Amino acid sequence: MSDDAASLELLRAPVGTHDLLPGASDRWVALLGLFANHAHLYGYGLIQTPLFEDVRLFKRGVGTETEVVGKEMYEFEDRGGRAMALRPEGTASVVRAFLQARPTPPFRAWYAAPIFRYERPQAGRYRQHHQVGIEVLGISDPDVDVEVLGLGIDYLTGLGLQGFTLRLNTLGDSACRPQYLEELRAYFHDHAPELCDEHAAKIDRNPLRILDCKTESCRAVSVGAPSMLDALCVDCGTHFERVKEGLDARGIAYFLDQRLVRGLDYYTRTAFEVTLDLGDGELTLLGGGRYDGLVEVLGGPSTPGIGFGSGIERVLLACDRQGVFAVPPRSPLAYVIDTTDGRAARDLVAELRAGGIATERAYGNRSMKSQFKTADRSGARFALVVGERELESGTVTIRDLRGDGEQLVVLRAEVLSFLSNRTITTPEGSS
RNA sequence: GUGGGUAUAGCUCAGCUGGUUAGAGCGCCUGGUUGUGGUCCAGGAGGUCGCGGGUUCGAACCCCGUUACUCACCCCA
Repeated sequence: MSDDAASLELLRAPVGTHDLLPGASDRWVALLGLFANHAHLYGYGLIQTPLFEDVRLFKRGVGTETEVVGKEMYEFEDRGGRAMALRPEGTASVVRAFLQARPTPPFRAWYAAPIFRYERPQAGRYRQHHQVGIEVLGISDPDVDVEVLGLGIDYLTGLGLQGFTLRLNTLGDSACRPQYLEELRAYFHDHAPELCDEHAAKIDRNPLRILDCKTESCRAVSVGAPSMLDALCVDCGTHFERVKEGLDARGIAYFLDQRLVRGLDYYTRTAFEVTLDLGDGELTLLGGGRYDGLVEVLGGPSTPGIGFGSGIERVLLACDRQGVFAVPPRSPLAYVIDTTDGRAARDLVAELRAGGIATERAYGNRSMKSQFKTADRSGARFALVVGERELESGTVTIRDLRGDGEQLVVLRAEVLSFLSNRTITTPEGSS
């Protein structure tokens, strides 16, 4: 394996990663803008945390037993010998930043960030994917659960998505969950022979997982398993009731799913997912929940928290399937064609851009015909022609590329004002 | 980590039971129109047939390996 030109091999983006190219990225910009608007409506400010963190943050916060941290984390040692990891989820970093800066709670933040998990890629699943999400720290009031859910639903609805399902569950807290887990273990031990091989081994370590298993055998056993709802302590019970009431009041439909178990250890009480049935499978668009113990686990004062993350790639995949959230390509208003020596184009383009007119041009003395071709392909509304005749008369020929080729000659000095007026009076869109 | 499918031009693909100069559509460039795009016509550029090895007189095609892409499982966004 040499690196010289003789054996020059094209390098590709790493497995499970993708480039986001100009054009396709317009949709991302629009999506981020939409999410930012919703976040602002609900009182959230943008937070950015490092792409990588001390690996202990995730091991401690998310849990070593979890698939995400135990098997899928990108870990590396930096040049100073420190154990680091690319973030495999968004919440731990936000909590760490909160503890480092110590703002007065409540603390509300939204983010848009790349997430890294070392797993086999497939449709809607990548080694680097991107999530938008929010976190609220310092409020235990169940009404905030409803607000968090509301923001998530508003966002998805705002994109134009329809027919998704909000799955809701409660996982109890430190007062009632341990006892429930014991009951569950006891129950599964009694039915161990009926479970699938994989889960028979998991009874002690993570009995909740079994509730989520899709195999026939586990499913059958799960039906008769004790329910978390029956085991909730009084506080968790009233909290959950108030959350449901709030959702009803907001007119947000939900589906109680007692088998809903989140993959990260820190969740307490409210847990939720928004899924979309694609016909040939189900796609999780958004997931999250309450994590009232996480701040303490990371060494901070007892502070409740709740949040969600939503995968951008998946959400856009869902939009594709539903033929929704199509973002028209952005094109310039003007395209300058110069068949003289290019100086006129150079100066005109600069003037128009300074005047706020999106403008492109051709380079390198190509024929007028070919410059018109590129002008057309750029999607520009107007072609501005500067040739010998225009130079001599101090004019610019303006051709409407979107109509039937209407053309007029304006004074060079009036081009900017002509186009400025058109920006206001002409309806947008060029597709 | 496990299993399936695929790999031929910039893109989407064809290429019969192995047969010699590897094709189409779209895109790109040039010309038809020495000042005009979006339509039409003509021409042109562009390919180590993923990579390595094997079988054969002969391999894009068959066999083995390998890499990548892709889909599914696990898990998740």
